[in-house]
Amino acid sequence: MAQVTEPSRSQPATLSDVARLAGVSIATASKALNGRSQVRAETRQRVIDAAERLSFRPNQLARGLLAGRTGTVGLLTSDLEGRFSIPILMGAEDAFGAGEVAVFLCDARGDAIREQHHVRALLGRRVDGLIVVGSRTDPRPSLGRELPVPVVYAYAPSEDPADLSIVPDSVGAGRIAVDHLLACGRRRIAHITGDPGYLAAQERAEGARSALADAGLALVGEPRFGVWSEGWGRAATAMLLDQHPDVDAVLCGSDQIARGVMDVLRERGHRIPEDVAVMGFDNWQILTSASRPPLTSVDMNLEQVGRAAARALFSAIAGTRRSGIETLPCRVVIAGSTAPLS
Amino acid sequence: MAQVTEPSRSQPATLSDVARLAGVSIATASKALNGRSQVRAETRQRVIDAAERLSFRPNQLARGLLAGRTGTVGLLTSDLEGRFSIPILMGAEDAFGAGEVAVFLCDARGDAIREQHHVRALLGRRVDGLIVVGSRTDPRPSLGRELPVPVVYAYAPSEDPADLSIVPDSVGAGRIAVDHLLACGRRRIAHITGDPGYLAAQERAEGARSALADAGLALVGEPRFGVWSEGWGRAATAMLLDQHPDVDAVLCGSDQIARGVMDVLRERGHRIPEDVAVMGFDNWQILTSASRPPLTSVDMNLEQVGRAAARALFSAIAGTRRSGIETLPCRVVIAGSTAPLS
DNA sequence: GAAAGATCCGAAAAGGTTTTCTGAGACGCT
DNA sequence: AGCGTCTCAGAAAACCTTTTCGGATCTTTC
Repeated sequence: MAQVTEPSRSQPATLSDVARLAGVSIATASKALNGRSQVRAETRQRVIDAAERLSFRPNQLARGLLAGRTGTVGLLTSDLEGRFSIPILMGAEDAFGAGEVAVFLCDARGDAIREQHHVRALLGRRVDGLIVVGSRTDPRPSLGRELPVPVVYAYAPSEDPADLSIVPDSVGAGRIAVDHLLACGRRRIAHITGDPGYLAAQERAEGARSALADAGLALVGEPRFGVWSEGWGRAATAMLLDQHPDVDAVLCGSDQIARGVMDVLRERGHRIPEDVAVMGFDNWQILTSASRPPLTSVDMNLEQVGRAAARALFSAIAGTRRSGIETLPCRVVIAGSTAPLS
Repeated sequence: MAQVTEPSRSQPATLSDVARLAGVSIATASKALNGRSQVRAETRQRVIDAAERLSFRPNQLARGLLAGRTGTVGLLTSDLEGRFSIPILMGAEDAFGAGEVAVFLCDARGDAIREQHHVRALLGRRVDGLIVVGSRTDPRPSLGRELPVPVVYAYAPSEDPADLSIVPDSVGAGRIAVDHLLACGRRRIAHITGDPGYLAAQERAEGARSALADAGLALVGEPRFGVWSEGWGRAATAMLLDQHPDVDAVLCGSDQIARGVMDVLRERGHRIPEDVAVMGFDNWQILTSASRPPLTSVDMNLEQVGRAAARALFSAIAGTRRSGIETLPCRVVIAGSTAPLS
């Protein structure tokens, strides 16, 4: 089916080609195309026409070599399949693409050796900066202070406070989730969440606890840590209902857990949201919209995290470096699984 | 929380720095580091030591400028959120990362203007080639034959048969799915699938039909086209059971549809897989493993598609261009939702 | 008519690397 | 001693663009 044909490529036009066609020197051609003022209008037009006819594109390599800045950045992810990396990556790509910056994508697959390899390769290509995207919010080792270009850590903060990290506000996320449930009139709120080894799980639980404390309340039972799966959501809900059949809201650590929770609630005859409100985390569209009813969830605004990281890297490249961990607020996306008690 | 500090960066070491420190000329330093033979062993070691002390990394811009090849490729996606782009992108990144090729990531967000813009920018950076990743298998407009670098289309083939495209074998996928169900002893097989405007939906249905025909059988009713959602899976299953209560297998156009199908089957008292076998498409781990029972699904081997595209681009850059549409086989990943009839 | 100023163009250097070519020693042979 | 050969080091060109500076031409003014 596929056929082999002769390769036929012509070299891209160079500035001296343009200059020759326009009958001017290379210097004049450059000035004409870059809008410099020392060119007569008529000459400039001739050069522009010539460039058009040759479909000339200035060689960014030569330009970068001369300018010392390449207009490229490295985007270092630890795992592309992780669904948290992708939105961040999109936000960053978006923020850069708007400017004239191109993005090198490197996936270290969670391997420190591979990461080091990629960093070296990127530095060899003289990127102007790096963004390191993690797959969970637990702090990760710094790339080091000796790098010749600025680095911004996104989602997973650096362990070194001298680095700049941009992360979602997990504690605040727990708070606003509970605030929403309280606003719905719920008072007997349980929390079923994932792996206690994840900082995000701990911080969200902490935020939830403190928001309840502010209202003079407490969780129904302790936070139930487990794993990030539907199966755990189902199992934990069964136990919860046995111990506290009067619960009127369940805050879940992820949308997947929430799905498991909803299944068991429904099977046991609890109506959602009339009897029990359910909230998820991550606002994973594919899960929230397919739920019955659609799931209220906390969105971490990961695209914004990516964009903020990109902007921070921009300023760092321009000379204004910041350091420390900067948090961005999350938001509650309300759907059918939560509603005021009637 | 975040603090502002003074920027402090030092220029990366250059080859002439190394040469000066080693007490040789630039030419000799270059030859020493690149393993060229015209250098005495003792001199070479002196240069290597000097390079090490300065942590010298050759400037790839300069190297690319000279060599005419930059060792970079552009990866042009149409939508990053699409879950099909990501595995392809991973495969490609993987295949390139193993060599010394760096990948520019560009997301056109399904916009032709933006795509054109990215192509021009990438050509300005003198990429050695392009991979265009689509979000569905329907043919898409070619970037054109006049590009100065080779292009490979992945997942979404180019409309121009002179281009090279790498796509999963959707017809074959339908065939192997049915073959698996037949091997399980199923004979009354229905097909509930998604948007009929998607070529993938048509081709899979076609493959399923032809595999059944080969066995002297036919689908139970016509393929039921709808949308790619759980809701449609539920609705279609209800209709199906009303018309054909004796169905013993449902082949679904996606894992999401399969989830909906399974929910209604279970609610209506059909055991899976004892009474009815269910198969999905895409092998989306998060859905297949969370199903009850886990879902048998057809995997499109998208990482392999990405890797194959990367390799094809490699050979094209080396001079061996192919053209036409090349298909890669899919595979059935068996789980609990299909089993032999007892 | 000459000096001064304005306007436009081109030569050349810089950026960092690789490669080719030339040259300088060292060594062996007659 | 003279010649050829071999090994190793360096000079210089090439890749492509931008910018600075000097020079050339033309216009204006006294």
